[in-house]
Amino acid sequence: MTTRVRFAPSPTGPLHIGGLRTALFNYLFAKKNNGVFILRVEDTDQHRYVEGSEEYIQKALEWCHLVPDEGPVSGGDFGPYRQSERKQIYQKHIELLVERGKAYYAFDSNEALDQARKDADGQGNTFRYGASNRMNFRNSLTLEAEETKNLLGKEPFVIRLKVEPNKEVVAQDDIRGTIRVESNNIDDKILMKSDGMPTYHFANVVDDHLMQISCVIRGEEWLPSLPLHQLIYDAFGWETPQFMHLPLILKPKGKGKLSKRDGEKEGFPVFPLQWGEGLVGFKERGFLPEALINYLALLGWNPGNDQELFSLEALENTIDLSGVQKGGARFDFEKAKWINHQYLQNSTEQQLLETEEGSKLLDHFDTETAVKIIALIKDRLYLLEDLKTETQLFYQEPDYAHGVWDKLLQKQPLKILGQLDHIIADGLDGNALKEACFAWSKENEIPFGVLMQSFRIAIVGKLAGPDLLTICEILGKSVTLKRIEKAKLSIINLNL
RNA sequence: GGCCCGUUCGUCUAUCGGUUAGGACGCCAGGUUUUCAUCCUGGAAAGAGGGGUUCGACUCCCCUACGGGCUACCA
Repeated sequence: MTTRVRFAPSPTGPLHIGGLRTALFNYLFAKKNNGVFILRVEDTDQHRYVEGSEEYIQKALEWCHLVPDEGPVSGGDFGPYRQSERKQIYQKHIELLVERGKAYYAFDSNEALDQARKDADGQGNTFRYGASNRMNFRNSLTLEAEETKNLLGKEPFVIRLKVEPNKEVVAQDDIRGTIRVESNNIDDKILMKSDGMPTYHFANVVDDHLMQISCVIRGEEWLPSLPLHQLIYDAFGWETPQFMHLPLILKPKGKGKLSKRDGEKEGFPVFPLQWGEGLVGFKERGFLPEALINYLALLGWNPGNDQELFSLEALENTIDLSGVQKGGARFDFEKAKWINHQYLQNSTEQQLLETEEGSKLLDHFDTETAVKIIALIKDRLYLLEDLKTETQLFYQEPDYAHGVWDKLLQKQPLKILGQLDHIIADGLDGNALKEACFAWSKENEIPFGVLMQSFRIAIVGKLAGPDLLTICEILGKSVTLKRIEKAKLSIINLNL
């Protein structure tokens, strides 16, 4: 039997990294088993539908190289892959269940149900529409057949699953083992809504069966409804696929699972790609897709050894069930950045130069120089966006921000810069400059470190950056001298 | 509240009855004859609690606590 897995998001907004990780695991298990990775769009809720999200999902998957083998865009023999386009299929199948007495029509108004809920609440009970009380409501079980038939044409109705009382429902999860629940704890869930659309539970089971899904891999939030799904499979007399419920991704701090809003609060992205105007994604923050994928794979899974860096291909070969974690995992942006750093270090200068941020260097320098600059700053990069902040000192004159000279004012910066003029005028290459600076500082009993600090601020405008002498070499004699001149002026201005 | 799932350093995790409980991120200290960083070396840092089972429990079982999820005509 071929392995067929599916990723089944709802188009209710941008895909967040929890969903992306679910997609990743599905993809990985498909590849590992020479199977098929399917994208199915679960758009059964018209109220929550958000324009553009389906396109976003497809694009996000493509950016991460998780391209579906079957789906709305890729096509396939088991379509349509949008649930909204499968209405007749659900209709046909729900009729089957009604005929067999596994499901029934219910005509209860929202008001009546709200009231019942309230009443139960008042008595400290949880309301559950089920075997214990279904005979108190307006449904095809309590109404005469004739009346039901009559009502069907006139009133809105839903179709509910008829759950047998006093039974133990047993379901299997490959990660957690056997899950047992009393059927009395499962209510007569709505399968078909009054708008003629199926609920998640029903559509999900029907589609997974029809699309011949061999293993359902989804988030742990679905674990409580697994017994219900088991019941639906049983009602049809279908064999259940395997199930794997992935642990949830939790907030970095505080309680609960990671939500779409957490990113804004803590200053890290939760979406792979930018969504709308405000919500910046991992891509825009300067992540390589390979790094994001690598980090996400390690969140809830591990190979059983110390290896942490995995290409997508390596993951495809290595991933296995036994390495999947059971407990939820907190999202850690620092670690994600570190992984990205590793991938950046493994990129060539040429590759970095081809990125959007890197290519800006070519506006100011020839390729050879640009490559030199990138080689110099490469090991300082954690995010692609660092490329910009690290390289701009090469083409942007420092502006000597307020207070940069403060700590050095007592340490003869003008004397130092004056001497640097001479030294640099003599030559800029390699160790000669360094040796000259070293010798002069010794002669004049100015600590080498102090000299370098003034020098650095003069050239860069701040105390941080890559090797200063190499910067000067790249800038060239005239630019270096010009910056020193400008620095001297800025100090003189301070003294006035 | 009810139901389900979970619980090893701050965080991600290794351990599948016998270990000085290992690694990584982060943090701290030192080094790389100049700062921030990179890099290298070192350090602090963990089995929720209580009962069992066993010669022996982080590992198996039970209880409690805590955490998470679900409890919609949302997925």
